[in-house]
Amino acid sequence: MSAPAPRRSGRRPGPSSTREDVLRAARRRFAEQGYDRATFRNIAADAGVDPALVVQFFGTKQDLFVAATRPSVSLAELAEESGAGEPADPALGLARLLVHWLGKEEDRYAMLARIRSAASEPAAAEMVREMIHEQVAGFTPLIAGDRPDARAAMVALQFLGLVWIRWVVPIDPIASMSDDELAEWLGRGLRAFLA
Amino acid sequence: MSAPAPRRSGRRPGPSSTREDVLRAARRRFAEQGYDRATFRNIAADAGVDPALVVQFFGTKQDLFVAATRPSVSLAELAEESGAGEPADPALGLARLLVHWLGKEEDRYAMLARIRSAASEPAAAEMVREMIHEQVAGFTPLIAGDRPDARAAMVALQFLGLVWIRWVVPIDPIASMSDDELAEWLGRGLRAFLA
DNA sequence: TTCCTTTCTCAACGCTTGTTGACATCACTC
DNA sequence: GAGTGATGTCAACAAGCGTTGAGAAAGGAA
Repeated sequence: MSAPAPRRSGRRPGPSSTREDVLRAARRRFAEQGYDRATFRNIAADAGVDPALVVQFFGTKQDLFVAATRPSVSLAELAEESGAGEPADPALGLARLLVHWLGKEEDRYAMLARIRSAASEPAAAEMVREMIHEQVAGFTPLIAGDRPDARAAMVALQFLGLVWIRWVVPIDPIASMSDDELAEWLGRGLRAFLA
Repeated sequence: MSAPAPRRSGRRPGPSSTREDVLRAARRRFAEQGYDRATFRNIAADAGVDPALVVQFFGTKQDLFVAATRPSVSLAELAEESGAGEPADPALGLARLLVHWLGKEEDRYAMLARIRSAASEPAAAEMVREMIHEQVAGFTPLIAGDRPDARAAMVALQFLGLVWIRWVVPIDPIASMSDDELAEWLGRGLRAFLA
């Protein structure tokens, strides 16, 4: 048989998709294991690359984390794209939007990575806080009424709880539910806080 | 000035509260930094003790985690103790119970430790799952109606979300709210899922 | 007092981590 | 085709980790 891929040093022939490969691997590791347990070494191994190359491309671990967990679209963009401006039932509309957002693998991994990592890495916690403020801010019209700040926080609470119970500590039947059914249940919870 | 506590080897004179000191320190570190960043070394330092002593007392890190994050009371016990059997508003009653539970520092730290650690340590995630099943099981009468399993999961969702938004990624105004006001808001969310 | 057990410190181990510096190979421009 | 920069590997580092083993000091029973 031929030599088992001697893996010489130096640049590989042909075009390279390494940057994207590394970002994908990093996003996945951060999402599944959190900041500390995702290491340069296992990320690089997933991408079929030397750890040092990851450092050269993206800098420190913090830098890599930021680059890998940047969401591809904002909630507002997704809302426009899917057309639903202000449906008859705003709670169900928002629920569907959130579920649809988390349905996209890349964005879900980015979210999961940030939320999981926020449990132990303060910088990630700050990113989650900012993200919640930004994303929720785009939906202030929905959250009118008394104490809009508290209502917004209760919406965020349900979003974080959803991510936990569907992916971090999967609990049935929510963990195995279809997106459509999940949106119904979430909408039922959100309805208490949307005017 | 006197010698700066030369810290000789061997047993210290007088009675010892070291076991409890170590458990308290461990619970706090696990709660504030999660499983990986709470180390034998910083826990031992907090307790004013050598890391090796912690190992000798409690065994492996997993063992220490289990010992330090054991809740002192169950929800059911707390419910009996606080007298509220089945109030007129079951959602508000459960909300008050949960908030009251998390109001006790020792139990809150135990919960926080488990939940934070569940983000990266699978064994802790399993503990959270079991705990939710056990504690929620005691309240099945409240969760009657159609799809009791999904309703129970939605209650768990709000509980996890609450812990996150009040202590892990503190978001105002919920993070700085009084227990009473918080219970009102949480009750409003739970009401959608209790018959 | 003597002896055993418990409590406690110290020094070290093997391992993994993030990060670095030297160097090899390829693509591309002039 | 020479030179330059992007891409890639390898070996090593200092630091921190969980854990171990040997031994020191105190408490308690005989």
